[in-house]
Amino acid sequence: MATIQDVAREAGVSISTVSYALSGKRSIKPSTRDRVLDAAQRLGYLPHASARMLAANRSQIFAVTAPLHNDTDHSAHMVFAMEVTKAARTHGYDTLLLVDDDVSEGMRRSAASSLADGIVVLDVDAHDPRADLARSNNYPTVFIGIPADTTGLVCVDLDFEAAARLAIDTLVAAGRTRIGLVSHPLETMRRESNFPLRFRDGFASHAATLGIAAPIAYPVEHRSHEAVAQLLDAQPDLDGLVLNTSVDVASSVTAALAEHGRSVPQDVAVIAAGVTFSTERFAVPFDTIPLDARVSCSVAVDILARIVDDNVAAPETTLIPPTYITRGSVTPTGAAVTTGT
Amino acid sequence: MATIQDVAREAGVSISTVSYALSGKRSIKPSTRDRVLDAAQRLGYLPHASARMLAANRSQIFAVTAPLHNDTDHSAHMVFAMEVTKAARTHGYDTLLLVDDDVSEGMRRSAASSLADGIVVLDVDAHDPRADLARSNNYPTVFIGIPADTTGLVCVDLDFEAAARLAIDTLVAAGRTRIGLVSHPLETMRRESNFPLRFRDGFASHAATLGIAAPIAYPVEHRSHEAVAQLLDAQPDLDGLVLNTSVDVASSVTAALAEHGRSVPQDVAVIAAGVTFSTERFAVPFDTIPLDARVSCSVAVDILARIVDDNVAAPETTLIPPTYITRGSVTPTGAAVTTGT
DNA sequence: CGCGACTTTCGAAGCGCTTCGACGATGGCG
DNA sequence: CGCCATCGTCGAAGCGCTTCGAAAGTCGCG
Repeated sequence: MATIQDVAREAGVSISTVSYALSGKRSIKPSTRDRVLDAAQRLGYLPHASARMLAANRSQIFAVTAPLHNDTDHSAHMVFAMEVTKAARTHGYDTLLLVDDDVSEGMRRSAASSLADGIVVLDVDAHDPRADLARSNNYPTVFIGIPADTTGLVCVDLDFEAAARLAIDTLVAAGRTRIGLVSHPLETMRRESNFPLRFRDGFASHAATLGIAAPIAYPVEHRSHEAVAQLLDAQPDLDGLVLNTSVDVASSVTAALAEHGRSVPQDVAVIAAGVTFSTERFAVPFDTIPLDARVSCSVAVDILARIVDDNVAAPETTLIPPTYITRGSVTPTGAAVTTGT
Repeated sequence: MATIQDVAREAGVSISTVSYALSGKRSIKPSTRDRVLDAAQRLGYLPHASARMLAANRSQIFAVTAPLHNDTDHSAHMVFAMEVTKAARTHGYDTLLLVDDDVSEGMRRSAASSLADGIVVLDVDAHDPRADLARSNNYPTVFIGIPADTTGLVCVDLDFEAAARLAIDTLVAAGRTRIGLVSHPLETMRRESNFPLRFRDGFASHAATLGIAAPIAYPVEHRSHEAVAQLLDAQPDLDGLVLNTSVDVASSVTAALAEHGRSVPQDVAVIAAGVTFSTERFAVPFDTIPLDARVSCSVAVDILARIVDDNVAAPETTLIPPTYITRGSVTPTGAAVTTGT
């Protein structure tokens, strides 16, 4: 590989001139600069990454940490990792994937060895050890997800409470007031994985505010059957259903409702909210309030890049307002069936 | 952050002694070594990554490159990226994610700047530009997937031809000889994404060898309905079905068959082969010949680590023999139904 | 008692780059 | 015509580490 030395020789200048010509940090006579650029081009020169890192004290690398719980869907997290990576590239950063079993280990390692200039934290628990770590080591860190105590942290996430409210309000506006929620497995809730809790609590409190009884079911082993039965038990005339759950559960909800003689959307209007998957390919696609990985990740990375590049203090918590995608699974009560079969 | 200087001072030795004590590349008197280790521990010393990289000419980083086609399932690839990352850690490597739109760009960049010591190539097309790149730059590279021309390349993958044969043989052994294949969308096949082709060709040729007529269907927009209808059209007394397709298609196959009055496994035995997803949560789980990301990735990373660490020449192509998981979707023809409902 | 062989540690060079201070050349102005 | 500011370039220091060669110390054996 060509070094800056080679370029300097080829262009007949000193290495500092090459450096400045390429970085633009000092003005270089245009004719000289062109000669340098030419030489670099000819030699296929690219600065040696480690040398540049060492001298500039910058790696141009962001790390991404994602723990590997057994009850979570890795592929969903990996989509976030990918979106972080894409966003990072637009800022000139590469992305290092940390998937250690011990969540904090990789974070500590990457910070202590200056491997990465900053870190994006995925799949945040309410009491995530990485929150304390971030507070104690003042290493540029952005959380995608919101731990219980956010003091001193920079967090980004969909506004799940608002999403829950939006789901309820939309159903209510369609005349659907007997609403149920299919949430996540209790196993997940118990780990206090943060957003299922926030969504559920937002759901419960908004329903309470509106004076609506709103039962909540926690599916077991990603099956919707019992969860739906449970909700119908609590609310026999259920006419609205909110899904903040896994793709396996959501994809089988229509069938589960059918077993009880209810159709979507005629009998029960359905909204999937705060979910990463698409319902487009479901037999009956659902209206969706998406948890859009691209949006969350690009906001998070923008913030991280600003912290690292511009050394600015960051906003504490950024909540991303929910958006609503209509797919026809919510119709006014008693509306005529317009969708052909 | 503590530097090697600090550790040297703290332990009362020179920095070279610290370096050797930590790396073990020269013998150090045990008492001295302990003092050094102690000091390092106390100071929470971790070598500065870039400095180590520069001096050792090794980054201890592997890159992973995955292109982003629109018709492929990102989350499936990301699982591979994750498995590569986990495997890499066991060899002391971290993993850099390259997801550039221009597939070759990241590869070129990471090679030219010595960012990574080697690279794992995912989602390989038959005529992948990265194959030529790898041939031309002799940068340690391992492909997970098999391009058309493998000369000079190191490739690892499931033996899809063998998987296809195993699927057919298993069905035949169960007395199922009127077999169909649901493959991938034509869009994918046209891009010559390599394994769908290899599976299909292995399927077709083995069926021909056995003298079995074996229709093949290519689903459109990830729906199984038409594909199943097509197969039943070509083979009205279909009694065996092989699925080498997407999760969306596979998960709706049972329903599609039911529409035609066929039940699984009584009327039609089903095997999912060469797939990354699990059918465990399907209404009727399918026997599976898995494409196990963990296996492929750990084999690939082992090879890459040996190339980089031990500087050994690598085997050209490693085909991983298929394994078979029984889930009850294949029963002998006319067998009594034993599975309770 | 002296010499060679080994053990243990140290000093210094150098990896390829960035960046600071400085130096010569150029030009405007009094 | 001479002085100072400005432009363009260069040399050298240094980032934190690895690694080579060699120095100092230790031991055994003739």
